[in-house]
Amino acid sequence: MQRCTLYENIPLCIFAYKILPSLCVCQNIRKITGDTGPRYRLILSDGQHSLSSFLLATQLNHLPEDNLLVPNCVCKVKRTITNSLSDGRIVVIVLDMEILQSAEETGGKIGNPTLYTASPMKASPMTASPMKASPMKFSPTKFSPTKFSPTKFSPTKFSPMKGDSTSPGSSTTVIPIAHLNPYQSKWTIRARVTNKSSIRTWSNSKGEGKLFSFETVDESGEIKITAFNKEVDRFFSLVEQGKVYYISKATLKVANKQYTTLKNDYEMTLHAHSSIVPCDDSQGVPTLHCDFVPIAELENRDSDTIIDVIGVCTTADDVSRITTKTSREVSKRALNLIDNSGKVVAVTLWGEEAEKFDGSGQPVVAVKGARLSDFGGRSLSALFSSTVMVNPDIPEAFRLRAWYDREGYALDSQSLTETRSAGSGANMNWKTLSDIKSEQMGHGEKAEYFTCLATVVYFRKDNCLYQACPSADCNKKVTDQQNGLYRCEKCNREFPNFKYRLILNANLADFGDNQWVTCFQETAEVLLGHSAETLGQLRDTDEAAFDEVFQKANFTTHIFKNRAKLETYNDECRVKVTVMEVQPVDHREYSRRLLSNIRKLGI
DNA sequence: CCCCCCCC
Repeated sequence: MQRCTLYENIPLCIFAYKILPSLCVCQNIRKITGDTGPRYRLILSDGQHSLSSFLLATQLNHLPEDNLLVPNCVCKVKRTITNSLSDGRIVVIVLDMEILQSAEETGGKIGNPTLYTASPMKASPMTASPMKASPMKFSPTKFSPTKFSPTKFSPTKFSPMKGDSTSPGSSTTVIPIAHLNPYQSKWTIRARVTNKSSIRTWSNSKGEGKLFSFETVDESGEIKITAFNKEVDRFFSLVEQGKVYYISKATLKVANKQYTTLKNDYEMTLHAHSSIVPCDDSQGVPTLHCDFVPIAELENRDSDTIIDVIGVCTTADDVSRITTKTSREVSKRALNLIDNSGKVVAVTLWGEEAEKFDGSGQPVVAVKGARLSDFGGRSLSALFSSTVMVNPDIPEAFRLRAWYDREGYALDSQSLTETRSAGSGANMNWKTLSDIKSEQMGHGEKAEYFTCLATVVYFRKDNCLYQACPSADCNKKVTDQQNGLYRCEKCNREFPNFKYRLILNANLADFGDNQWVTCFQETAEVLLGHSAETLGQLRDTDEAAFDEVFQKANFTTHIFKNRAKLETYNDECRVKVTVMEVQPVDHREYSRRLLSNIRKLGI
């Protein structure tokens, strides 16, 4: 019978030395009820030996609870931490594991492992590594080796951490942030503060207090750290944005992903014995890394994405207080940033950041993690998680300073953020055609104005032209006297001539509905691309050419600014929509509107 | 133990 060797054979005792990932069989699993909820104790086997010292980390409780981790399944143990108990026994906490084959697939007990008795902790790495054991063997019918292709591990790669002599006043090891977990106690991280909050207070049913938090980063990852009450007093002034610290003895808990964008399953809470010591040697600790998006490029990005931006602050609003929807008062201040793409964007700062901002001298401002919004076209808003830097010490800032002082200041720049004074951005009142009915637009006392993106699907060509009074301010229809004269009732005069004017009914459609609209002279001329006069002449002389104008204009897409008003006509009420303005749509506006509509519909 | 991301 063909036999296959799975992976490297790794005796279970080597878990103590973190030689991972490792394949094993779950031989048994038992639920333990503790004060903090259920825990699962595992007996794992490598096919030859079994060990009962495994405890599943609580974040993996779903594995047994979903019946994935069950006796006889094969799993890959990826990350563990070994704790020794006071009586000398050890507990190996499994922090990360993957189920490779279900119990059904393995079809029952694998191998005939014997209980491993020697304490793994008593074995030294030196004696453990040359330890030989026969390869783990399974019948190929029971186990498909193609399901995974384990990489050869190099023993040095997984060797235990070397102590760091630079850590202050203790023998604790400096470990990477990525290796932090709640199941170990003696550790120190060396990390840079990338974002520090101000002190906030809270008061709720559970009590009240104050807190501040900061985010830290090292070469392996990032983690959020929070200080409450007494720890606020101890650490608030010590912790400075951008500086590097040794941090140890804090409580790790599972991070609530709802409230953080940091890439870490855990977060840290400082307590009475926590220590934060400044580290003068910050070599190797990454500084805040930004991926600055050129301001002009923001037009092409989706709103609600988080981006980094840098620009010269040309102008800044005065700080103002606003009241939020939830009746909270908050300070805000908008800045205008320009970069060498020649475009300007508004960035709103909030709270203390808004109050303290000093825009004098047109500083370079960088914001890491600002949220792109479609307000006024495109604008940015700082979040609590954003980092605002004034004149940051980075090459991009120096380049921008030089560019602005040399030429940028003189630029006739264009803003992506349309303000109310500069344009009609705030008065656009974007709607879809189906909104006209569903929102009963125009049903109120006053006419309602709205903007939509729509395509002409039909022109009512007949009777779209009429002969109007030729006097300058009168557009009244004239009567052809059939004697070469045209009579205007309004002016009470007869003229030897008339002018053509347009009243064009068109049917507009968007993805959800269609709507009859009326275009008077100017808007109809824009839609058809010809003056009323030309169209009148064409109709009288070359009907085919006249038709072609409509053919060409049909199925064109524009931005329509409209007026909606309920009208009563022959006892019948209906909303009349008049086109006030027709604007061309470029592909950017087009896709922006489409995206907005899609979001609105929740597609 | 907080967890607010806002306004025109």
